[in-house]
Amino acid sequence: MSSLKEVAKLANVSIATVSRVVSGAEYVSESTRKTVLKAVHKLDYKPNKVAQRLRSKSGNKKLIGLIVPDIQNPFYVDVVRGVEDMCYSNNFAVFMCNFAQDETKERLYLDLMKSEAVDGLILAPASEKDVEVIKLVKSGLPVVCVDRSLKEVDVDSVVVDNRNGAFSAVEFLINRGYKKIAYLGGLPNIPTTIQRQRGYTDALVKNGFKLNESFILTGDSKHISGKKMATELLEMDNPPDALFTGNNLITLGALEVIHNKGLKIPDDIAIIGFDDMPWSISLNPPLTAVSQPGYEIGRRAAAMLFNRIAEPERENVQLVLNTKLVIRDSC
Amino acid sequence: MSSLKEVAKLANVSIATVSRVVSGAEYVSESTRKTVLKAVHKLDYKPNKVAQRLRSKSGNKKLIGLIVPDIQNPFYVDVVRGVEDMCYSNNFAVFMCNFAQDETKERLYLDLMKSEAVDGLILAPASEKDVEVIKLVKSGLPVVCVDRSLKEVDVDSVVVDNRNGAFSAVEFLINRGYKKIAYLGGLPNIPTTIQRQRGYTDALVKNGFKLNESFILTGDSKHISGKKMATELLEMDNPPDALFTGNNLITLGALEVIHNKGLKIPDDIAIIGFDDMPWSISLNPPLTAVSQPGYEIGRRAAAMLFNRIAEPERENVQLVLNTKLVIRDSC
DNA sequence: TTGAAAGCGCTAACAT
DNA sequence: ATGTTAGCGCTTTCAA
Repeated sequence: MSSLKEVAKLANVSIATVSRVVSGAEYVSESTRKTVLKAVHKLDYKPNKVAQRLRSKSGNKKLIGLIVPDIQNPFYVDVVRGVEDMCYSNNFAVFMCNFAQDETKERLYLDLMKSEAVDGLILAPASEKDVEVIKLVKSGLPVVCVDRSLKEVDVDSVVVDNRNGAFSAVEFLINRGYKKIAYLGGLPNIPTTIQRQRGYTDALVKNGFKLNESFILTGDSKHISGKKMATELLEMDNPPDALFTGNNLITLGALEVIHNKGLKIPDDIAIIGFDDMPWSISLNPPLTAVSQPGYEIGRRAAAMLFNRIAEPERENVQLVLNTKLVIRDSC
Repeated sequence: MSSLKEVAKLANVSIATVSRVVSGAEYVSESTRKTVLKAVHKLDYKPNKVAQRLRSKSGNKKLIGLIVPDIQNPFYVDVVRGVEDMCYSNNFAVFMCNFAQDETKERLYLDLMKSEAVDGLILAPASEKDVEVIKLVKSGLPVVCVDRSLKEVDVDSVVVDNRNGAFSAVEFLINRGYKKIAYLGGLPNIPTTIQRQRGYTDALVKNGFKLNESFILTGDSKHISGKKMATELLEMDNPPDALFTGNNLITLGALEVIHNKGLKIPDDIAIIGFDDMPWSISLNPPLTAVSQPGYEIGRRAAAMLFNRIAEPERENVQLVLNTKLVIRDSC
């Protein structure tokens, strides 16, 4: 890789002049501009971003970090795409990491981001009181939380109304006449799991059901744990007649168990999922689901982050988007 | 963020000594080690990777780039996870970008990677004669191609036997008695599309079929294009009785069209897909598919890259993994 | 065993 | 309009 120095030598000017030409700024005579550009072209010169980043103060690096809890979850993929598109059109680069719901990895990537000197960070904290993230926020680094927010500290965030989304799903089940509704939650300590469970119990209580503790399960937000929970539930002496699954991957896991057992949906067992998927209509049967605007969450989060990078002292904002119940044939 | 300088001041030593302690190397007396470590801890010092990267020569940066064609495609997600896991256990960080099958974006990210000074790159070239990638390889940067390889240049690669995978899928269809088999391909200029089409025509020819050009379609490897191609095919006067879909997303798009039209699989129309998915069993009906070892591809590619970084002059290797036909109920 | 100092490639303040 | 130079945070010779 060629450097400023080489270009300068070839063009017979100082490195400062080359820098000026390349950065497009300042007063450079047309003739030197041309000479320099020719040299730039000839050497296929690309500014070394690493050096640029080392030099420039924070806020000018045009690089943000994105820490994703689980890239296998299509919901986060939507978020990622939203962030990416927004960054792309604003000339920001994205340094992305996937911690696969593993807190140790999350910590590692957090450190990495700090030492990569990003301008800001978009992430879904492992828990509401994620110490590391709280430290980061307090340190003054621009941070936007997505999907899950933080307690005890003021921070920008873009989340969804999980409690209401869950509430409407469970109430829908109740209205359809299901009597024994189970909740298959994700990781017990993350806000989304808790809020969705809240929606679940609220709907049940409001409709005069009494809660059955053995119908409330939590796992680890992944496919395999959806399988485990569904198996446990379905093999009870008095099994549920409907499943409310806490996310995408759990839904898919539960579906797999149901199909393997040769059970009929919704006659033998009904199911409604949190998170819609592009192929929900192609599932057997087409899945009724609570749809989250993942792409929009990503776009908004990125916009919010740019905003804070530009204006570090502005008030924090918490954006709550709505979910939508998409009715198909699984309950 | 604290720097070496601050730690040095606090510990009353030179920055060189701190650097030595932190990097774990060299002869440092036990007593100074302790003092320094205390200071490091107190200031929560983390080495600035940007500075490290600027300083250290290539091969020591412990950072690789990963350029993914389409993160919405679950196959690539598997590859990503394989790469990540391998990197994680070898203390490499991954700088990941998704170009969403957009060549302009690909070029941008390629430039970005170059200027980010990564130790090496894992990528799926946009085409077999992707000029930019070829330039990169020739420049000496360690590169491993996944999923698709390069023509006219020697490069490390991990791919799958697309032609045979497609061949066995189509032959399976033929053996089941289907007579009018269509191919719904991805982007026409990428190697996988071409090789899978080759498998398709080979199987047909070998079994005495004559090719029907109007049954061979290509699109852009995405969900929407699967819908478009399926619609076109299904609305013909003399439509196919079986669909061989060129990838994941195309399969899902085709499935959506079939279901929207109220057609029965496999009676009205059969379908077999390239790429299996974790939830294939939960589709309606459970999908018969050609399964690629995505995770393994990722792991192998990362291993291969580390290898080349360590030994830049070793011979190139082309690894071809096998696909597996997973038989379910869609044909 | 430790420190001083050069230099990675760049930007920006200052000088010309 | 252009050049000189300091310095971002680090590693690594060389010297002490």
